[in-house]
Amino acid sequence: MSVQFAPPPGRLPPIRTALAGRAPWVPAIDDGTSPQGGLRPIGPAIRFAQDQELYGEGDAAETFFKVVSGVVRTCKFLNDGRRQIEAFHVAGDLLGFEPGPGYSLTAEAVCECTVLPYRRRSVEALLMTDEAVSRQVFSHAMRSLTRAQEHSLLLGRRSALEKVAAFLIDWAQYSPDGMLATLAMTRLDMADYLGLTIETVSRTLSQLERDALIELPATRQIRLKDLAALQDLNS
Amino acid sequence: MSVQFAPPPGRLPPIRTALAGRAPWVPAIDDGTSPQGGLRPIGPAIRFAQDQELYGEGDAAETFFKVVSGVVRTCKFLNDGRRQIEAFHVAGDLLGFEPGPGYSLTAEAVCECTVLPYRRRSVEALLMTDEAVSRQVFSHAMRSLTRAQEHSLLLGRRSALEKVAAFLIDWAQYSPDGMLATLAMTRLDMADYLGLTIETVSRTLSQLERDALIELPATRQIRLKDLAALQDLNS
DNA sequence: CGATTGCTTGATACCTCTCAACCCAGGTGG
DNA sequence: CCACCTGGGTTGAGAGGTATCAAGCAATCG
Repeated sequence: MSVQFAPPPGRLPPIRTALAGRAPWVPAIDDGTSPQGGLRPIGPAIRFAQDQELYGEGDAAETFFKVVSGVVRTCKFLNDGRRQIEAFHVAGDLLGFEPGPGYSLTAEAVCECTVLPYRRRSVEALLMTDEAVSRQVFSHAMRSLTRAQEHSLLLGRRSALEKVAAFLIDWAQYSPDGMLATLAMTRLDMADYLGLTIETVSRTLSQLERDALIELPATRQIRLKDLAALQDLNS
Repeated sequence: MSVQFAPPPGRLPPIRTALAGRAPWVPAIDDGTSPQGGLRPIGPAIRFAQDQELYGEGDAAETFFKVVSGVVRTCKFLNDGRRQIEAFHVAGDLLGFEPGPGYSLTAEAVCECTVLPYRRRSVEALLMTDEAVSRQVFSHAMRSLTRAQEHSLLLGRRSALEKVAAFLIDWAQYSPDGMLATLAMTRLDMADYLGLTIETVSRTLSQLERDALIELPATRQIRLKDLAALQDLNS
């Protein structure tokens, strides 16, 4: 099992063995309407504790995963420890499917989560024979690409205010009314996803609250009071 | 032919009808070792003038392209005209293959260039039957994704100096000795790719020249004098 | 030639980062 | 029970990097 590879190059606190009962994130519904076709997991669901590593950049990419519950982040590091989170993955998302022999990203559990493991080679065999598998994996890759491009626009051309607003709208989508963002991640995760620092994220949230665009009933619960104004910030 | 859709939302100068003889970019060799399998272009190569649009974001994505010569940029725009270039495409690259019904990016010619058009629907049919096509298209998608993730790291976590250094190293790869970056694009294109302004790009290049890391024999020709130092900037 | 385009450089403003202090909640142990 | 510690978050002061605004230069084009 690809747990406990090389430790991440700094920044992250040591993995807690006694896991604090953090607000478990209520995941998107994995409706099961798009099963893996002829593809079967190679084992039962694996549980990861908060901040535990699923795999590290450069490790042999023989396994990929489907998130069952919780949230997983995929990220890259620079030598000096700077981190860029590429994406957060929720229930139903695939991660770890790679073009080359090694993982191009590191994957870590944002909160306690469970994932199903798949063997990459069996997929590659099925790609040509099983239409359902082919379609799903391909569509996954294309949607990841589209999301990555949106993310580049955000990172390269949006201000801190716009970045945070976009982030909140994204996560509020998972709530019934689309107006409550329930966050599984810390401010540091938010910052490293948005290309900011935690202080700027915190200040920006405070400013949005002062301007009555949002409410902060709890640090991980953010209510969108003025969705229109927030959307305006998204151009 | 999908030329002359909606004009880009500002920023770009009007398309020149009488094309100035700009330094044509010497493309990567399209070695032909990975032909399109059973896939055939739907027509002869199409020529685009500098700054001409191949397709616009949102247009029906019925055609995709393979670059034969020249350089194409794919980019996204915000309402106010801010632009983020997602990628530059050189000979051999595919672009315009999309997961949804519409293009998610705008594509424009960086310099005079030629591309081969393919019909998307015929690929989708071949995806399940033709292994060569399937492999190539899928590999294209995965490599695009990997590149987009590298780009996110650059946009989110690198300084202007690091961004420019990375850019120069990238483009110098196409020269015989990997030490001469011959650019097909303007400083504005560089800036919009790197998430900077033209002034910052220009100042950064000047600084690199002052520090003797590069030489600027011409504005579009940049010689890397100290590759090691430049690579150090890439973490 | 004058006009335009692409590029460079300077002065200044401003946004975000850095460094620091502080708060709060939760857990731990005396 | 309370003191203490830790981790996550907020806020402030100041610095710094990049953007903005403006001027000027060189090459090209009409």
